[in-house]
Amino acid sequence: MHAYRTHNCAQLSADNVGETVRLSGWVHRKRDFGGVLFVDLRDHFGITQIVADEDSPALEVLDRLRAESVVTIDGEVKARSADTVNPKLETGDIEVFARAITLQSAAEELPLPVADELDYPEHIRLKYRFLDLRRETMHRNIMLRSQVITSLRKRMTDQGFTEFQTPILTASSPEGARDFLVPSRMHPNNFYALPQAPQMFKQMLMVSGFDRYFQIAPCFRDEDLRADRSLEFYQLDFEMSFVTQEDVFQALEPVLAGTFEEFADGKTVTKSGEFPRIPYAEAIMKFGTDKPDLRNPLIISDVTSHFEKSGFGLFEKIVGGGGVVRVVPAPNTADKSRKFFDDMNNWARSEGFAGLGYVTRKGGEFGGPIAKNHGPERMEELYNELGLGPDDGLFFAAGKEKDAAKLAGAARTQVGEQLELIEQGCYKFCWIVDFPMFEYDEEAKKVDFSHNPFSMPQGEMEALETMDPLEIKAWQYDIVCNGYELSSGAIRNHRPDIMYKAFELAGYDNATVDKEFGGMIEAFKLGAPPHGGSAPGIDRIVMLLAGEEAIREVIAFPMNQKGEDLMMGAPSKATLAQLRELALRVVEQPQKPNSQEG
RNA sequence: GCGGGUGUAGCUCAGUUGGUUAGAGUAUCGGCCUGUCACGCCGAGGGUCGCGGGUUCGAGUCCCGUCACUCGCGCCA
Repeated sequence: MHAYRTHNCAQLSADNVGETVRLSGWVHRKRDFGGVLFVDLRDHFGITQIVADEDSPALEVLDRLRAESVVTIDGEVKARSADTVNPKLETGDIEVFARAITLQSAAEELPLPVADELDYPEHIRLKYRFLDLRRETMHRNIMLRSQVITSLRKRMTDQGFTEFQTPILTASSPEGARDFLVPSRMHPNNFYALPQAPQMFKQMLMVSGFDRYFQIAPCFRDEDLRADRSLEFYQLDFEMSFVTQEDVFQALEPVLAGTFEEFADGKTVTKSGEFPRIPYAEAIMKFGTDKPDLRNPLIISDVTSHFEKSGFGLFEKIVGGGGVVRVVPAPNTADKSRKFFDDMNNWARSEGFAGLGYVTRKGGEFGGPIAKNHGPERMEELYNELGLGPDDGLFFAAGKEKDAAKLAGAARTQVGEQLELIEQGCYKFCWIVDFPMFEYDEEAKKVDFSHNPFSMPQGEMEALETMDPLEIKAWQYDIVCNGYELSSGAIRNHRPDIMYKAFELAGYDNATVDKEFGGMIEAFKLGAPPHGGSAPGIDRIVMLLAGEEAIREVIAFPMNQKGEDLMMGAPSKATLAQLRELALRVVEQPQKPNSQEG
């Protein structure tokens, strides 16, 4: 007999009745009746009920064991009587009568209960992550992650992509985020950077002629964390040669749609080949963001022209000053109290906006200060143009175009949530396309790249030479699902002449470009295929599929919001010897006053 | 760097207009119980109410500061 088990804890059924078996696992729960004791024995696979009574020497041992102790049970499989069958348990038709027990590991009192699914504070969960991971939901999430990655990998391979590994210790790549630096012992005063993405390497693999690359790639960015953002994360990084933007879309859509369908658990998924393509400008206009949640049916409209002349002085003034007025409909809100509308305004203020105006409408009757001053006839006209009904309210976001769009976008989400308009049970994908190549940097008072300088401008050299830079679009695209940006991607600029020209428009001379990006330019001068790709975030994909709202819930050992690993105690101080070897000296930060644990 | 939320027993939480010795569930420890599956019943221990200061006859409660956790903004293409 195997030292630890003949079966796992999800395996035994009525077919095994009468067999002598050996099971190992954790004491999930105990139910002690004095003369008889039940133990739910749990392992990775499931739970099996163990029984011991006064005839069994195991009784006394089990009696004094705390939850989460690890034991090996020898016993025999018994059928449960009809009235004691547990239909909630996979193994609920049987139980194992314990004849002998081996204690493998006794557990002390737990800082975090395993046998329930309550919410516990983040720092407790992270400090005792190994306990947290034993819990059902977390265990399932991490398993899902593995299965999703396996599925993605297979789908990519099936499409002719080849998996590569690229360096972790590398030089800074041309991304916008702060790098993590790693000091070099052999080259004092020099540093490696951890990759923000394997951007340069995957492009070089295309220049090397490998045609289709992918990698489940770890990426590192030293920026502040969010619920959907960590210092380190994984991307399904891929790149393709001799492709147009459309080819990239057609390669990725079946991978994403297929993977989501496989794990959607009944939810509907946008069909491959049917992902809407929304130009960036249109997304900002209609959704107020470049990562729209298409489950929200509300659409923002521009009503600026209605307020060029208006009794509502504030908007007239904003429009006169070059601002815009955007509106978010609030359908069927005739029965909503004034509080509902005021709360929305308060919410907008709490988010740091100036305020959110509104018009109410009940049975065709307009209400609220904007409607009163603007006049019912003009409101009627506006409503007719927007196709709104007699019981629809309207929220107003006015100001400079960028600010108004942002407020309208936030309001669209808030109204959609408040009115419970967000469609549940679906994953809605879209591509955001036609990102602007350049934007005007208000601070620096100059034109600069708006996103990635290495994307190919639409219209290529001719566009750069003839168009207003701010009008030029890039072959650059994001893929968005339910309001989460899953990835950015682009058709890359593989032409040195176009690259120099693009940098020139952003105010960089050739010498600077050669100095900063000489390696890439050099490679492109020696025969580079047109190429492009993208890199959907694995953590966010799994988060969506697990129905979670933070990527920490789908990462086995995540950091807290301060970038600390509470289990391992990272980051931590280096020893003097380590520093000396690296030719480093630490500048002590001023001490904060002594703080107490919360 | 900034704004919001939270902080009371190991853990999850309640705690009224400021008023006696700060409670419950769970966990722990002890006792009882032979059919439970979130077992049940009886009992016990467990608290610097995050920390510091202030107002007050009196502060878990009000005020100021501070720390921790978290969500967001900035940042991150």
